[in-house]
Amino acid sequence: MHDSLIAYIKKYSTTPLKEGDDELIKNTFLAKRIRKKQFLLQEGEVCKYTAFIVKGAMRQYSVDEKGTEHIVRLTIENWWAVDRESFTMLTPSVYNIDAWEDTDALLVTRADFLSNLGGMPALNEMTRKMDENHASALQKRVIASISFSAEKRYEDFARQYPEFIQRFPQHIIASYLGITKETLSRIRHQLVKK
Amino acid sequence: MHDSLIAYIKKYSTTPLKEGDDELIKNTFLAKRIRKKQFLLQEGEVCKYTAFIVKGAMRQYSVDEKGTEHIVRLTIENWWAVDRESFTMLTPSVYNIDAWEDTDALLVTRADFLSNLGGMPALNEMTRKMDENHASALQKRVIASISFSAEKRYEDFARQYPEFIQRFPQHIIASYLGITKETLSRIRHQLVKK
DNA sequence: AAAAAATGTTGACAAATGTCAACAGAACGA
DNA sequence: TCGTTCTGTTGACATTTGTCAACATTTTTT
Repeated sequence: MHDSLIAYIKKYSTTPLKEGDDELIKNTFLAKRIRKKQFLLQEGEVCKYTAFIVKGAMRQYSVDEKGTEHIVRLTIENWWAVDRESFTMLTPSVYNIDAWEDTDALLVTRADFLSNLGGMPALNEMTRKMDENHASALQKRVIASISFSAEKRYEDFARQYPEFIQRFPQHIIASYLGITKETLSRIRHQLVKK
Repeated sequence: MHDSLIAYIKKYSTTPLKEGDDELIKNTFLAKRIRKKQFLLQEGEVCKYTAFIVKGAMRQYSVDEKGTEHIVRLTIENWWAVDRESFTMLTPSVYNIDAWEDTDALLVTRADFLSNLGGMPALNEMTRKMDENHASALQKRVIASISFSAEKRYEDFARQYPEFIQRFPQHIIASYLGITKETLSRIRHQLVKK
């Protein structure tokens, strides 16, 4: 269960893990099964956990005053589910995170992370890299949303994250891209013809 | 010249500066005057400096294949101008940063920052907070761009950053919001009538 | 197995936004 | 000061995207 997390950490840090670090990580991240439609985080709460996804798929989204969901982030195996702002600043979140598929996750609280893993260079390095990558990805998404047409945004998305196209239905992808499901359906129709 | 930076650091960190830290900061951040239209960073280069803006205004933008500029970020006094990804990872940037007004800035290279200030807790804390705030702001901008109409995006922007409306012309604001200058002009016309 | 919910497509039409061109006043540079 | 560039507005029209409704299929739940 924890093997994929250990592998992930090794992949994203240059510092090697020390003797006993493996055990500490395994004891600090708690395995939890989150069934489809169950919430990891609900709007208004403080984001208590950072979740590493071992198997399954989750989504993070906000809900507007009309009740429409806007997908902020999609997460599958070997990615993290968390509202980083709420988790680190302990502020109430404006987002929801729920399981789209039955999901096996490894959870850690901020307190446990700091007390048990805060002194582990490999983990701090990995966390910093995750944050940097996340910021870069957000920056690119901003650029895409102000620069490109819906069609180009979908093409880019499908090229960069082919997995996601398989795992999530079109209306979820459409929401992520900021378009309606009808528009996405028509864009796909266009692209097939080409 | 460096006073506003020192004040800024104190404001954004809980750790106090130690005796001599002021001097070290002043010697590490080099004052530079950047005249209007001069570049701090050009596409394809590695972002060599992080710039704290003491006075003036800068913009960060990408240019698409049609030659259209897309504004990523606007910066005035007491904000930072930098492509964080390029600066920290030493990768070539896809962005340009230039001065919109004659600007007084304080520059620091990554090497100087790490060697002179890397061990200063207050500065590390501030840097981390800046990165967190930046990520949160990007997240909100993504949500806005996929959720809201151009009119609402402009209203929110004008409410949150009234300074920017004064300092930058409409076509720059329009580009930041991902709309054309004509559409922005019409939106403003609408809002006046209300 | 039956009913309900989720998914995806399509048509008709509406609304939002973009494109192109013309114009006017302000600001700037030679 | 003269000419040029920058800025902002407006009209006419085109394109993109959204809205609503109907429908067929598939999947899930009871």
